[in-house]
Amino acid sequence: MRGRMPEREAARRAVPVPAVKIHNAEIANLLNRYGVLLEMEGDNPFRVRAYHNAARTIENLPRDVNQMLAEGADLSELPAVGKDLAGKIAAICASGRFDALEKIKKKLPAGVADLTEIPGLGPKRVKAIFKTLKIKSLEELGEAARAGRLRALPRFGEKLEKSIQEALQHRAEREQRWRLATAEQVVAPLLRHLETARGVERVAVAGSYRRRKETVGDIDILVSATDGTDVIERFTRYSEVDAVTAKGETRATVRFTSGLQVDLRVVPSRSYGSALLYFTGSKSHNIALRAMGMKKGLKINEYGAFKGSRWIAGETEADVYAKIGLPYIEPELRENQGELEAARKGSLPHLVTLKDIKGDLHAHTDASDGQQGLETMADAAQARGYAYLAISDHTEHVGIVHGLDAKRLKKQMAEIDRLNARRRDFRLLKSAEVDILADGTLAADPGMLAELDFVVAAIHTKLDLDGKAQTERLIRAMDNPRVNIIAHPTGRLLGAREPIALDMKRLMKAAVERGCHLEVNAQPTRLDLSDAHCRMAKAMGLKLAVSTDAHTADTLDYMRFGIDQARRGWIEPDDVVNTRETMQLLKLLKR
DNA sequence: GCCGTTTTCGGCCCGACTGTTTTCAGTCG
Repeated sequence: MRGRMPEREAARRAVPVPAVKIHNAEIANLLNRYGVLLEMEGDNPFRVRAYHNAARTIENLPRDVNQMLAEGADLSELPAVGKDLAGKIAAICASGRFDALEKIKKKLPAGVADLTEIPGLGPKRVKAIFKTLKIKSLEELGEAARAGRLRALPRFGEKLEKSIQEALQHRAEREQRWRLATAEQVVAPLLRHLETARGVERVAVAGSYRRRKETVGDIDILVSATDGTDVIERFTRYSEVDAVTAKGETRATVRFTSGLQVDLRVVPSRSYGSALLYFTGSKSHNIALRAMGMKKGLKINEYGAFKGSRWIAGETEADVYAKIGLPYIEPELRENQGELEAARKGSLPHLVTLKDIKGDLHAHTDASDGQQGLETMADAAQARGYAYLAISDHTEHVGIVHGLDAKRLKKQMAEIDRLNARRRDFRLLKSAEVDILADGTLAADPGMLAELDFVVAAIHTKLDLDGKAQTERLIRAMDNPRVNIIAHPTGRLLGAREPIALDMKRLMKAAVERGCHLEVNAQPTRLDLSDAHCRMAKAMGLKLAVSTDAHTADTLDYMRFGIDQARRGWIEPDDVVNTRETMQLLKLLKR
């Protein structure tokens, strides 16, 4: 669960003006809690669902709700948000509190809603626990489970009580999200293990992994097989499995020793496409899709598209989309963020692919903090079919690496010339990653920069300036006509460091005005810009550089993670500067 | 509470699995 508004703090506030603005995730959390409490109250289940649906919309919104309101946007135009909830959300933003939730909390303490975070505990069981045992927090739940008091409740038993105890113990790791690249390392050998099971036809990973989200919470594996018994057996006996949480004839759930949860589903061949669609999600995309199907008199589920009881499609995802009258929608777009409408109108983007990339614009060598020399990096880039690779070692002033001074950079440029002379259809480009100082000036000799093909500039220090100062710092850097690309603009490290405070819209506008570009850094720990930022850039006509920031030859392969991210941001080949051939690229970068 | 190319009223996804039961309620995705 993400950053939650501390309840007590909200309640303590006397003045209805929030000291700190309330973020999308917190608004979603308030709506979700209210939904849970409503359900415990026995309210209309569809009303309950409406709150959860709206919460999901807000949580996945690429834009900040406060900003939308400030710009006069009508929230009721958002999916699953109607007039009533638009008003409630606006009130939450204005006051920092949700009055309806405060009211219901008098009957049901809000902490009770947290209990539903435990797998196996839904509103019904939590209500029973609260009403009978007066338990209203996870701590109290743990005590009761240890004391064996839960099993006395109707339809509670020893096993459920034990699983609650275990869930409480594993809570921390279960909430962890896994970087996509990390998940890939776990998934690849598992897929090989499953593929050899008897009766298996196809194996695929679905879920957010297939949608290429930057982090995934669990892994969903789909198998089509003539008989699921063997593959499920093999799955639950896999060496990394720590616990089997569910096991049936067509699905199983396990937890790996690493804490990663993996779900496996087995379907017959003719349902492979519909099941892949179903389990790839997002949930929100699926709900909207099924609603469109219903309007055409179709029922869509994981086994296919049905007219009455007659199966009419399901072998491929494209077949199912076609029955709803839609073209195929790429998994990266399936977030119910306008892709269904675009599909209906025939205006889906033609997403950039790895094949469109002609070169990499950010790489290091052992001259600074990379691990290999120019020639090895050039060979690796050429082996990947690239026309160019920009060498952008750090210049001096970055304390953590031994950056290049003017003399060493000059030497590197001469060596690049020598190497280029020996290569056909490939060129090493001369660049540098220059540090942007706190006042926005560059930590490099201007004469030195003039000799480069282009300059990458980035922030590495003073990450804690406020939003205004940070934005102006970057704009000031771009005022320097030598600067072409801002690398890893927000400086975030997934799961480790928050992005710097930044007015991204203002930054992007300034970049467009100056003929600068922002980077989508493909390092799996960065993926910076984010998908939402990519989409913002596209809307503003800002072209992006998708670069690996590789410090070794092997990690030039990280390009695909950058491409994944760009695709999630609706980016097309023309939106990416390094889809250009060498001469066009240099022309485009020229300011 | 949301939504509208069958509808401004009357719908709203539904199948699999578990645990606790002797036939199913609750939860999950």
